[in-house]
Amino acid sequence: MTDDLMTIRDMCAAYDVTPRTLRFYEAKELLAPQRHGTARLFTRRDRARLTLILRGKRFGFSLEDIRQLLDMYDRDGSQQEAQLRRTFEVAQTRLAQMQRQRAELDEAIAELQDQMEWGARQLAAFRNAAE
Amino acid sequence: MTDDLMTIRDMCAAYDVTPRTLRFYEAKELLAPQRHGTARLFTRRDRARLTLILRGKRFGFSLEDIRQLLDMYDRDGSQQEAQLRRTFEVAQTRLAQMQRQRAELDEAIAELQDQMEWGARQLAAFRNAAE
DNA sequence: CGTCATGTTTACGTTAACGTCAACTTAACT
DNA sequence: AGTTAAGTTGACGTTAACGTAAACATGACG
Repeated sequence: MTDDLMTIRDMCAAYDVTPRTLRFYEAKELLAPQRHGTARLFTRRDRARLTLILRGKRFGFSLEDIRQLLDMYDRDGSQQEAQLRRTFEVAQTRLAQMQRQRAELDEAIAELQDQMEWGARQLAAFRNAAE
Repeated sequence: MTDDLMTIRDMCAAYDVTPRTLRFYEAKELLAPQRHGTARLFTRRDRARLTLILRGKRFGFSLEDIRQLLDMYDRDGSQQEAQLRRTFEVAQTRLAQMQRQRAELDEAIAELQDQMEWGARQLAAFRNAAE
């Protein structure tokens, strides 16, 4: 398996983030790039995690929320049972959260569409009034 | 129509927010409660808006994002054409955003469920190994 | 070998979204 | 009238999630 390492610049371009952000995520232990001397090299694992981080953020989860979820995606079998069990429970909670969020989002979309229909009619009325 | 006014305490209890939060939202012009002397009285309109504010936050929208959307829900016909048109465009943008978000959320849910299935199998293996 | 781009650490600054006082005012009881 | 209870306005503090700037290291290249 080719390790497919990326520099910090590559990462920034690929994910549209700043170097500061990547270093920040590393400090928060969300990422753990290899070091070549002092320079960072990001692995496939780091990239998978970054994808999840950015997605999580878009849904309003905090970095700390996300950090707890991330371990779930490390399917390297390196986890002990107790640890795996805790991770599993965190994931259950998060899944329920996301499903509620999904239902609410549907509702919000429907509501907004309804409002927009009304708005469209109002605009049509304006155009009419102007003959 | 009964105006159905609520004090700040009523609001806090009903929506599980602090007084500080409601005053903050007012300062940011997200809410505009009536004044009885110096005290605030929240109307049905304020409550509708607060519902949307809290929902928006759960989806990771900033208060400024939300502020722009809120006018869409004031269907009192008091808007001028140009203003209504701008509001409509904001809403279109937001709607697209929310639809993308829903697609992504579906994907994330599916992914997480997949991971959890794998996790469940791992846990089963542990239980097996313990005979 | 110099220099220049690209990286690093360290440290302080910033913005959003509130929390936490303190010092007052007002309304409502007793 | 006195005293709570509930509300108000500042003003400053806090946390998360980075931005920004300074000072230094290092590898590649002409």
